[in-house]
Amino acid sequence: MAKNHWLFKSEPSVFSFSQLQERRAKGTEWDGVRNYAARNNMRAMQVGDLGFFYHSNEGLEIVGIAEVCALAHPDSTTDDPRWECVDIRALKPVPKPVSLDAVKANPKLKEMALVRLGRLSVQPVTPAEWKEVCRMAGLDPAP
DNA sequence: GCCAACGTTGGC
DNA sequence: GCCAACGTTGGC
Repeated sequence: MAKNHWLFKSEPSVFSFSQLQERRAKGTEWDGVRNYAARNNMRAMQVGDLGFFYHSNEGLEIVGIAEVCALAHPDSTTDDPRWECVDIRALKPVPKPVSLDAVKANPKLKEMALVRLGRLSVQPVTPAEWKEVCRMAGLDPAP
């Protein structure tokens, strides 16, 4: 049962939402995260949890919704047992991408990790933030 | 390309 | 266990 919401950040020149969509059937290991806070967030994820997919560096906008399809497991890109990752797959693109500027301009979202903890690559999203960003993205009701 | 923010490392 | 140095991220 999906309970929590998240935000996954990726540079589109490295890995974009369209690439996530292309691999939808297989799912994609969200590997390479080397930050404890981000890892702890992934450990807390459940299969079926949903998250925003945000393009950093270029685009600077939330472009889609992703779904967790495997619980945290060892990161195959390292032998270091500290690092784990989940698998995600694309659920759907959003009708209207939500830019960082739009998030910053919305008083309801001023506490969002995307604004306050700019460098964290895997972030929790509160139910209220989820609902509000979905509304801005043209997804109403929120998935 | 620059720089601020911030997490990590390592000397003590 | 503190803290300075260093590296990385990511917005601009």
